[in-house]
Amino acid sequence: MKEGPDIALIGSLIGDPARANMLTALMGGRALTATELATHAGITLQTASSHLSKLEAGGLLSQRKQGRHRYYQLAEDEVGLMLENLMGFAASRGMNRHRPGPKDPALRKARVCYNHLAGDYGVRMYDSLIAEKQIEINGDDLALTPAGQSRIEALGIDYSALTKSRRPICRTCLDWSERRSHLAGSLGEALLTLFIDKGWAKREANSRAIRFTANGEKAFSELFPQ
Amino acid sequence: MKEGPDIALIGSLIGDPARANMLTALMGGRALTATELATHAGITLQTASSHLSKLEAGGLLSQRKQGRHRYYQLAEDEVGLMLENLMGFAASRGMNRHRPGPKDPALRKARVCYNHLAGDYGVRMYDSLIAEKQIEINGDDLALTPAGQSRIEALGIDYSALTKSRRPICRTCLDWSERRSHLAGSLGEALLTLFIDKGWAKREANSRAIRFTANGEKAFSELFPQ
DNA sequence: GGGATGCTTCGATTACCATCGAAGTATGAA
DNA sequence: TTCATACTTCGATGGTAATCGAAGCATCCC
Repeated sequence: MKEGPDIALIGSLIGDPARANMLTALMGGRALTATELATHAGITLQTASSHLSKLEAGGLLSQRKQGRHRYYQLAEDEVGLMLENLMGFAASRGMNRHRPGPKDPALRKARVCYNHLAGDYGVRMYDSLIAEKQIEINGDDLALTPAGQSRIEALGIDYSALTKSRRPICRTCLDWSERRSHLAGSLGEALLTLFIDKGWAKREANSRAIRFTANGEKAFSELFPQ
Repeated sequence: MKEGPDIALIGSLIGDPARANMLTALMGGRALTATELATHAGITLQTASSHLSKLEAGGLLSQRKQGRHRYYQLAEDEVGLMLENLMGFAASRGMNRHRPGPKDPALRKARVCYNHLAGDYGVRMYDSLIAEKQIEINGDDLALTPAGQSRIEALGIDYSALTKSRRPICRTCLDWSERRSHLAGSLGEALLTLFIDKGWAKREANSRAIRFTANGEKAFSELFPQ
């Protein structure tokens, strides 16, 4: 009768539209204040505060106090992966909140998935890394090959810093628009940071969308050939 | 602000305890009648009926009329995968509805995941199939190798019947207790059916648990060596 | 046909929870 | 200290949805 883990609890946390909007906003990867999240959800600050403490109690969000602000973010990588997964399922059922709008193609092309690159570009990068044997699949785990390691170090990513964290370096995440895997984990995060630092890509203001510059497009295609 | 698919809708569907109990019960793989599902959820038939039509409208369940009974089951493999995934997330957050009971070890050892084998045995089978190169990973897809094909035909599984369906033959599913992949898809289903038809394993009455016989244990170890 | 079983629909009730106004706490600035 | 900003807590309200009794269909059996 009552077997296994309690999916009703998470379900009810995500099931409220205001909370779902907040979580979606946080999938953009930026830590947001309570007030910002309230506007995203279209509710007052009091209501938002109540929702946020529920999400935090449920382990979906974590909080960081900074002066008189409280910055909220997804508690862990797993939360982002789970949400992207749910979005994929929802999309496959045609559960869309709007008819595909002008922003939609941009999202499908490239977007932030919590802290790494997703969309067409995310999948292309993943496929290219696999094809060039810079990452490889061992059962459930994804690992950086020696070739891949020297490659990312050449790009200026500090490999030893990645190994210090307890988080997995490589990890797959199921892309909701492409229905295929892309790269998550600390390397996925480092690569997106790199693109932005180099000025190849920019995050859009209130959106998950990522816009590549002309230079960025070129560099990306060279780095990750089809 | 309102980007991407509507996760709140699925969330709210799963978020009700009665509905979550029904879905969990249907993860046992058997099609159940409305009355049976009502008892599983601990509610009256009227209430259950209302929940069931919501779940059906949401695309999570499908219905089959047989005489005066209505048999409900998960609409598609994807629904089962999504639920198992959510359970994994819930379990990792310690969201359990009960302190680990006597049934719990049995579930972790071997259980039905909608229509295929899960738990320790499910993962062992998957690992063995990979290690012996009978299935292989190509990017996101799992494929049966020629060796694997003749192997399952030797076991008495009708390979051509598997290819006729539009469903993928091989597919990975994330195991909530082991936190690793096991085999889903039409082959996963066929293998579990085979175990039961041969009398190697039995489904328990009102549970997802699967009990292997002494013969079954032996046959399983020989077929899928560590 | 008559009766029983399985399920749905209707209607009324209840309980929960999202919502917001108002007041309270904390941090920062002046 | 005083004022402003950011947020939480309290309390009251309202709306939604879960719940169940009763009645209505549908199917099967005799």
